Amino acid sequence: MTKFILTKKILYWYDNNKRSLPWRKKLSQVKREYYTLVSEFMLQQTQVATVIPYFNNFIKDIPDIKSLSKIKEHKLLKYWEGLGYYSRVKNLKKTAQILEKNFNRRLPGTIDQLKLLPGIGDYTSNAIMAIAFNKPFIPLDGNIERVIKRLLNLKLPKEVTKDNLVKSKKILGNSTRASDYAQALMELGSLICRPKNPLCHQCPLIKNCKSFKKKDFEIIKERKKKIDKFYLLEVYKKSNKFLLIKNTKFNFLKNLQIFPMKQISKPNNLAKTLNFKISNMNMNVIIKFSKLKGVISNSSWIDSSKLEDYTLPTFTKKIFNYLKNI
DNA sequence: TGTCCACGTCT
DNA sequence: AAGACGTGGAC
Repeated sequence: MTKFILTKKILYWYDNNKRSLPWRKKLSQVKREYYTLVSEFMLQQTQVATVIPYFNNFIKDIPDIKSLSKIKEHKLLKYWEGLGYYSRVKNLKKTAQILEKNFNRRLPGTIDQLKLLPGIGDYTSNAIMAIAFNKPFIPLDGNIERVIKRLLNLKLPKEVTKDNLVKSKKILGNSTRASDYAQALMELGSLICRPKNPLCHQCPLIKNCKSFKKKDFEIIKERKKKIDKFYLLEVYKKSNKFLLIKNTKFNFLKNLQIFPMKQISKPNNLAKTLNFKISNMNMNVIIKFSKLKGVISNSSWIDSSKLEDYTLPTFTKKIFNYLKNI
């Protein structure tokens, strides 16, 4: 059987090549569920190398669902500082509170129940079923999608859907080692079947790969349009303290500390702008030093020599860094 | 130095 | 259901 052979090849490759990751340690079932939950939330839209130190730090101080469900929001945010997509951590806590209250501090064991939890969508629910519960599910993340596309020489952005993932499963097969198998497929996509310069000569599926046969590894991506926006950012300084406000105005970096700013139209002069990226937005920021008159609501003075004491998004830290160097 | 790419969920 | 949401790394 073809599927048996592919599955076997993939697992054999994984057994000999898998990375040692903190959430892949041998654990009790309770811890396995918790580690899977936290790591999968962190891994949403975020690469493994970035997640590792955050995961270790998080688990060290917040070791279980109970402590996560109880931790104060501002304290929790500190463990996410710099990871981005901050709504993830808010959803993670909400989920922990639901698990604490209604599920006896365990993860529910069905896809449908998992998907009802905040922050758990199609990918994460399937990942949890496979990784935490060893059930024969295959999460469709960017890595696995790419492996399937290359294997079948598909190109179009949405050519691998949930429906034909079922067909792909006939090709990929499955395993009683469902947890290892899901991770093996992702690992293969990440380490070997890379977006650029895939390492085909090291790939266990080289003889089964239609893309390799055709020498054609192209995958057509959806283009996200880039948006250019301009902002006037005001710096208020009092000795070594700077005024920041809680951001309730803009949709990005919601409720986090930013310098006061407003959106402006594209300046027609050649004002010096700094460039930042938030999501698919290209932010052009003009810095203006201002004198404070009156009161600015939701503001606080931040000591620039004690930035570690605050939870600040990378955008704000980059502004501080810029100010330090002028 | 700027541009592109990687990476899921929610509304 | 198209667009919003962050950051880091490669070139």
